[in-house]
Amino acid sequence: MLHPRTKGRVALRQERNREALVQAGYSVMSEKGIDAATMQEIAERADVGAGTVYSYFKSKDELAVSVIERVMHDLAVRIEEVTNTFTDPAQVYAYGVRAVIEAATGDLRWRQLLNRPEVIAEAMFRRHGPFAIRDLENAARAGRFTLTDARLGFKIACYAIVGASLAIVQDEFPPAAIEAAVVRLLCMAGLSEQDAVQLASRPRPPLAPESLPTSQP
Amino acid sequence: MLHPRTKGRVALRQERNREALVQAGYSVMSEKGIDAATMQEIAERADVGAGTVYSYFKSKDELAVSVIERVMHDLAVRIEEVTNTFTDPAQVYAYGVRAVIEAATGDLRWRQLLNRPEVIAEAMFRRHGPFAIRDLENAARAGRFTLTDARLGFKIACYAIVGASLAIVQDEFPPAAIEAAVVRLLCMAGLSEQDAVQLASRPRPPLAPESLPTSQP
DNA sequence: GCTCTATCTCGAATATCATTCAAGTTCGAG
DNA sequence: CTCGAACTTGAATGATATTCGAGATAGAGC
Repeated sequence: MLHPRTKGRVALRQERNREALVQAGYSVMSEKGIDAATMQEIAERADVGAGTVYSYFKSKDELAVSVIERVMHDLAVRIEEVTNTFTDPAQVYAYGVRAVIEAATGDLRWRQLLNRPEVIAEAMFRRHGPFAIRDLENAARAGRFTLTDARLGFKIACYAIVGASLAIVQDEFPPAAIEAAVVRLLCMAGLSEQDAVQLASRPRPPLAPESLPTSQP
Repeated sequence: MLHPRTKGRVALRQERNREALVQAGYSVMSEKGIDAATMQEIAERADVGAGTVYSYFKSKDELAVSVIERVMHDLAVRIEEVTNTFTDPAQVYAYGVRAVIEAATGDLRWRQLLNRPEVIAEAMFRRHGPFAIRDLENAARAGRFTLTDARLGFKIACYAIVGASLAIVQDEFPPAAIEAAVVRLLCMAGLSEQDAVQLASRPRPPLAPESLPTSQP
């Protein structure tokens, strides 16, 4: 141990590889869709052998989950940055719901990922849950919302959000339906129609830009 | 045209084949799950060649959609049979929502199908939609519900129902959560918490038994 | 009743990947 | 510098959805 390195070359390379694989996975999957993405191409873009992927992820599905969790985590952090100055917990929740639907319907790269509703919804639940459930509970405590089981409420909301996003992306509803969907989700949390409409239409500060690197040009 | 048959032997065989394929698809898919079901086995159970399946369905996915639509249709009809004597449209909707979640979580065969949330939710929307949207609109007109876009509301509800069912099937929530989920969905339609709780806990007449034939014993 | 063709059915052959694994390579402790 | 453990590699494997040419069938016309 001449130079007391905290990490050896192996550990460093492994970190780089894992990161490169998640990036490459995002790149390919958001370009072609999760099913059409091949492990071969992902491995190539990450510049590792095809078999190496399997020392990092047990299966293609596990890689997809990691990719989507990364995207969700990034979004959750950006939402938290904006809303941590809000005082009304109901407004925090409303902002979050809307931000997710807008991200899912606005960004071409997200659309490809939507075709795994279960994966998306579960990743959303895991990554946004800690914040969203806290907000739901705070709002309930403050008498703004009436729901009693915030976890169940948010679980349902995650699937509902994916469903609404899919429907809008597939042009079954116009983008303007986003607001109506937010209203329904606020009602689900236990707000009156009137309060929900009012809350959903409030002006909102913008979200910071996506921080995940873009696929190559 | 000696015996004026409305349908020739070919047409009859085709009807039988299509039907047999949907039955066989249901049989295998509900036994092993949609992904693990092979076209080979489905073709065998339907007693047709493997390639023949493709003269009836463009792809495995299209077959899965037909299978699930069949199941949904059957359930929708049975729900309608019970609720067409109800007078409160909100109660009709509540009954339907609960019946679907109970079917999805109670029947082992349904569980295997849940792993295609998008397919399930879309089939639910198409088959139950005509009834459910009518009920939502009636209830809204009667001042029971406050939602303004029943189609959007039910689209969201379908995904929410699948999400809740999945969570219960996977033991993230106890079966008792069904009632709480129904309450949330009623709130989403625009009922107050109090009314929703009251409506969800009313005694319900039983559903007729499943009319799809069981897989072989 | 017989023939002929358009149509349907068959299942072996194909194509496509996810995943595995035997062989080679790299790291770093001693 | 040496050696083994751990990591990489990419060609081989296996599974299976889908295709396709050959063979069977129905039924219209004679």
